[in-house]
Amino acid sequence: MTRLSVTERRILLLEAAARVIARKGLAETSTRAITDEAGMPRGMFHYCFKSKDELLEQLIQHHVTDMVEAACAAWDGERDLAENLRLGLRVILGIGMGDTAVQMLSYELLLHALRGTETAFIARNQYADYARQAGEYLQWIADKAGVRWTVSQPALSRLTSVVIDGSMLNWLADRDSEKALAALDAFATMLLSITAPLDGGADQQQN
Amino acid sequence: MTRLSVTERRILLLEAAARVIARKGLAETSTRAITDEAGMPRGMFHYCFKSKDELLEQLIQHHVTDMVEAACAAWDGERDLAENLRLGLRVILGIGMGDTAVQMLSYELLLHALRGTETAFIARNQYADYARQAGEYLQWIADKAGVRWTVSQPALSRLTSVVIDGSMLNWLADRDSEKALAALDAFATMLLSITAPLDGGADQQQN
DNA sequence: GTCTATAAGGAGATAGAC
DNA sequence: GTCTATCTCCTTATAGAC
Repeated sequence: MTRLSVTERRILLLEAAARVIARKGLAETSTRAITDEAGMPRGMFHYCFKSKDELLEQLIQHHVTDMVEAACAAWDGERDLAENLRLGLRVILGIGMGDTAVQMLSYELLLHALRGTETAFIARNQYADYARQAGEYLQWIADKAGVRWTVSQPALSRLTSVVIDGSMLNWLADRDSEKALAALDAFATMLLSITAPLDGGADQQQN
Repeated sequence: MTRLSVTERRILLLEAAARVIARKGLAETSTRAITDEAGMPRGMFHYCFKSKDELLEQLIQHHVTDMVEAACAAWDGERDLAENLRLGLRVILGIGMGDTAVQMLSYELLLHALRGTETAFIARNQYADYARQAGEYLQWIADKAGVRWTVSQPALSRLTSVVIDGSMLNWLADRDSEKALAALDAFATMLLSITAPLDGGADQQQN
C-alpha cells in the first residue's frame, strides 16, 4: 500500500462507511467491515478516527450537505404553477426513490444522531435546512406565477418539508410509487387552493 | 424464581425489550440487557426465543397494534369541522409528543423491519393501517359535517397519514412544538379548502 | 418442561513496530 | 508520522443440568 495522509484516509473511510451502511444497515456495520470496504488493514481505523462514533458524527454532517444539494438541483421551474407544483414534488421524491439505500442510510443516521446528546443538534439543523429549502422553493414558485400564499409561510414551508419527508418514509415502507405520487398530487392541488392573486395592494402576508 | 410458562416469559421479555430499546436505543439493546430488565437469568432468552431477531419481529408486530389503537382512541369528534380538523391532528401528534421514547422505538423498529427481507411486509402493513385509519377518520368527519372531499380519498388518506407521520419525525428532530402544530394547522386549513357541500345530486367522487 | 453454566465468535480499541 | 499485530471485553447461542 502506498503511504497516504490521514486526511485522505479519513475521506476514504467515510465513503466506505456510507457504502457499507447503505448496503447492510447501520447495525451490521462494524469497523472491520468499513476498513475491509476501504481496502485497509483493520487497525487503520483507530489511527484515523478516535472512535467509531467520531466517524459516524462526521458522516452525518457530510450526508446532510449532500441531501440538501441534491434537493436543490432537482428544483427546476420552467413551467406554470399547477404543473410545476406537481412536477416539482414528484421530482424531489423521485430522487429519493432512485437511491433507496441512501434514504435508509439517512434515516438511520438521523435516529443515531437523535440518540446521542452531543449529536442531537445535527438532526435539528438537518430539518431546519429542509424547511428553509422548501420555503425558498415555495417563495420562488409563487413569485414566478405572480401569486401569494394565503397561509403562514413558515408553517407552509415546514408542512411541505414534512410532506416530502413523510412521503419518502411511507414509500420506503410500502414501495408503492403510484400511491405516493397520488398523495403528492393531492398536496399540490391543496397548495393551489391556498394561493391568491398578487394584486398591487397587498404584499405577501407574514402570518 | 417461581416456575413460569414459556408464554408468560415471552410476554415479560417483549415488554422488557420495549422498555430497554425506548431507553437506550436498538443498537445498545443486547439480549443480556433484556433479560436483566426482565429480572431473568441470561440463558433464559434463548429458551423463550429462537434468536434475537425472532423477538424483534414479534415486538414490531405487537407495537403496530398499540400504535393504531392509540391513534384511534385519540380521534374524537364532538366538534365542528374546522376545529375538529385542527384539534384532531393536534391530539394525534400530542400523543406522540407525550411519549418520545415510544416514537423513536417505533421508527427504529420500522427501519429494522425494512432491512430484513422477511420482515419488510410488516412495515408495509403498518403504513397501510395508518392510511386506512386516516381514511376512516376523514370519511367520518366529512359525514358528520355534511361535506365531501373534492380530491381522491385514497390519496387524501395517504397524505394525511404522511403529514402526521412526517410531523412526528420532524418534531423528534427539533422538538419545536409550536412550529409542528402551526404546520398541522396549515394542513387543516388546506383540508377545509377542498371540501364541498354534500348536495343531493353528486355523491362522493372516487378519483 | 424449565432453566443455567459455559462456549465460540466478533466487537472496538491499543501498544508498539516501522 | 504511518501503520499493524494483538488484547480484552461483550455478544449471541448451545449443550446439558434439574
